[in-house]
Amino acid sequence: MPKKTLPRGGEPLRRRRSAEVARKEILDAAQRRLAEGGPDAIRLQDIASDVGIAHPTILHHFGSREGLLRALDTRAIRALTEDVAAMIQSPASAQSGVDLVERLAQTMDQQGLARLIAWWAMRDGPQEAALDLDPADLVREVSRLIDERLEQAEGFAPGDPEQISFRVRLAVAAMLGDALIGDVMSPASGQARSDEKHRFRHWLAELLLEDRQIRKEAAVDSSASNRD
Amino acid sequence: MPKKTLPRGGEPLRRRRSAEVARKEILDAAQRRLAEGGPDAIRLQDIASDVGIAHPTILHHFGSREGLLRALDTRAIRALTEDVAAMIQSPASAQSGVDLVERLAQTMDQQGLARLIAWWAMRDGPQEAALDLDPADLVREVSRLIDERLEQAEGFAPGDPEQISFRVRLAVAAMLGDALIGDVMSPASGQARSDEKHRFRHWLAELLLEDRQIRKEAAVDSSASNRD
DNA sequence: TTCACTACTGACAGTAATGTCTATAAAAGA
DNA sequence: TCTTTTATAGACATTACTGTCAGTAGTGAA
Repeated sequence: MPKKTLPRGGEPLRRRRSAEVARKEILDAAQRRLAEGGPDAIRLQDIASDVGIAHPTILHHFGSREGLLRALDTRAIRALTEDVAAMIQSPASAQSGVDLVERLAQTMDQQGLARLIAWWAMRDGPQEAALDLDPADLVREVSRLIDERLEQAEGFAPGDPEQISFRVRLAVAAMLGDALIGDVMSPASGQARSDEKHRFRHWLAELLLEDRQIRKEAAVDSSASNRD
Repeated sequence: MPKKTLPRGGEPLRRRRSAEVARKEILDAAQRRLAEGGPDAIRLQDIASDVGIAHPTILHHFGSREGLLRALDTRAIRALTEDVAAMIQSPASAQSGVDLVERLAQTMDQQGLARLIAWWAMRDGPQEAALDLDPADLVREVSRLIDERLEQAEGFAPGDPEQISFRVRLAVAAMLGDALIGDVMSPASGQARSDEKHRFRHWLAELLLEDRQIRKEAAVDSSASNRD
């Protein structure tokens, strides 16, 4: 009974992924667990069984449970930042405003990002560097995008950067909060609740474009919106 | 050496609280732990040592760790609902609008309510009845307050309840989200960050009052605001 | 004073999760 | 084909937390 015989006709005894694929599958499973079952559901053994591996394999790829969580948080913050960048860069027309709030909202609650980010924020207090990147770098990048945007659209007064950054901050905070407790706050249920959710997002998008400053910019932008 | 002799001159060997006081002290300590150290910091032994008791005492009062968390969540939801009720009932003047957003914001991040509510929302998925009260009851109550409010202020069209409920929903979601990640999103630091935070809240309060409907109501209300 | 009640405690049991160690098997390169 | 590399797994060690139990000590009532 030779040990090293390859299993000729059958499947291989183990599926061997590339490190990159393995990491992604593990992160996806962990995020799914978090979204569906809450923080206590992130257990190495459960995640491992979801992926179809043994739990030491997770430790092999991420070093420790903490390492897995760091990677998870990092990915989430990156995804959120991409949405924010898109919000800032897109033309401020009514249609795109609605689309962007919708995009942000769907990122938040479809992929379970809201729970992940909330969880990260909760655990951030004690451990300073709970992330594989420096959030300050991302914030700086976003600020740069805002400045860039302001240079394109003329007619802004010196205090105006906050006109944009506050809108971004509100959109992100509101969609994060709404993804967490919006369903509970809604008196409706079932399909009516879903409809109300979308009306709420639509209403918010319009509210964010309602101010004079941005309207002025929108006019400028629509006349020169052949970029991106 | 008689066992049952009272310790004449010294302090009693144990401090004995009423059940009510004991529960409150335990809940306070647990909430502090959650606010400062994140979810993993809610351990019976740690909380017990904060209060100055042994951990089985917590189990005596709350039955189980789950019971403690339920009580914690229940108290948080109640506090939040009180703020919301105040928002709806107060006159919609510019000043009170700012005050109310501030109140909501401070409830959220001073007492660590934001983290508590976020944590509750995360764990709510799996266990249906994770609370000692039915959130739907509170939502109904809030809806009733909104209707009451609308009857007082004339000039609303049929679709207008959402004019108020969306504002409430936005204020709550935004202050929850901002309490969680506002600091991270701010490019400033130190005192400048704190200033920006307050400007943001002020800006939001004004935005919430900017629409015509509410302005109209505010006029009605300011002429008859001798109640409450 | 005596009694009943119950808030409270120390010691222990049981459980479960992370992390370690050693070995194996699937690729890739020589 | 042989070698190297590393993704993977089984078994085990360790640790730590919740929950139980039997008994102790304050407190108010009889």
